[in-house]
Amino acid sequence: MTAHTLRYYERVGLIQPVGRARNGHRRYSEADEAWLHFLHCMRATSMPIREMQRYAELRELGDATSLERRKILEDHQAGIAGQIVELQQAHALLTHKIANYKMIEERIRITHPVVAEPEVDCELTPVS
Amino acid sequence: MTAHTLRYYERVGLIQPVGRARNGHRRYSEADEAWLHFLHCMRATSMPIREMQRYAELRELGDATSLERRKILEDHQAGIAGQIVELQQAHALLTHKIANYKMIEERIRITHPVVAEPEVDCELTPVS
DNA sequence: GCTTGACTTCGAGCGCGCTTTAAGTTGTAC
DNA sequence: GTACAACTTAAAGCGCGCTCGAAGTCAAGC
Repeated sequence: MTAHTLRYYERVGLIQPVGRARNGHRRYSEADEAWLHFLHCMRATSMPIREMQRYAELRELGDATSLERRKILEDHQAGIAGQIVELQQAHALLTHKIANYKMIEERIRITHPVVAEPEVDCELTPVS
Repeated sequence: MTAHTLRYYERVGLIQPVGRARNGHRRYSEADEAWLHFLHCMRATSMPIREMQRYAELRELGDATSLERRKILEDHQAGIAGQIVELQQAHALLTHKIANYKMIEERIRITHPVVAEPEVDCELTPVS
């Protein structure tokens, strides 16, 4: 996560204005880091920024929004489950295709065998 | 997959110019459909268009490109495996967070119980 | 004959999520 | 004191993958 990305997340309201050192530089607390880690996980699993904004907004409002926030997470979790299935299917498909390529390569290897080059001076110069 | 997307894929070389009916309309053969299905699977698992273009290009060149094509697929499969792990981790994280929200909601339910409204005319009107 | 609708081409437009640029301030090392 | 690096701001730019719009052609149905 680059500094630029952190600025961006702050700009769009994914993170609240964070603490500053005396010189004005940002100082991220452990709580900030935990929240950023969570954001990172959600992004890495394709949650749209908009949805993360909505979640962050509710989070600011406190426990009363628990239900709605839970719903967001449950929906996203269901999405993740679907993604996993798709990925597993693609993985299986690729296993098949890769096996097929290996067969093709084997066929080529048999049809056009690599003839050994005459290796006249082979082993005449010992490795020191 | 919309018609627009099919045109786009043809434009960028992911599919070869496809057969046409007498009126000029495209007719997709079963082979076309199989290829499109494959493209769809790769896209659904985040293979970039560029890489699909490279693969399609090699495919046009025939069996001699088998090795390189296999490498592309193997790399992508490895990427998929990584994605699956990330998704599973996020799924687990969400399970925890969701459980936590349920606890919070339970706490609220106990602290602010919903007082039963007086239900005076309850059951006086039988359901027909 | 005329409308409707599904296709055709080509080019422009767009939403997302950053990413880069430019210009300015501050603290540290030599 | 002065170079340098690391931060600051605000705004503009960009790559990706579509997505849409405009204008035209064709075939079928009323």
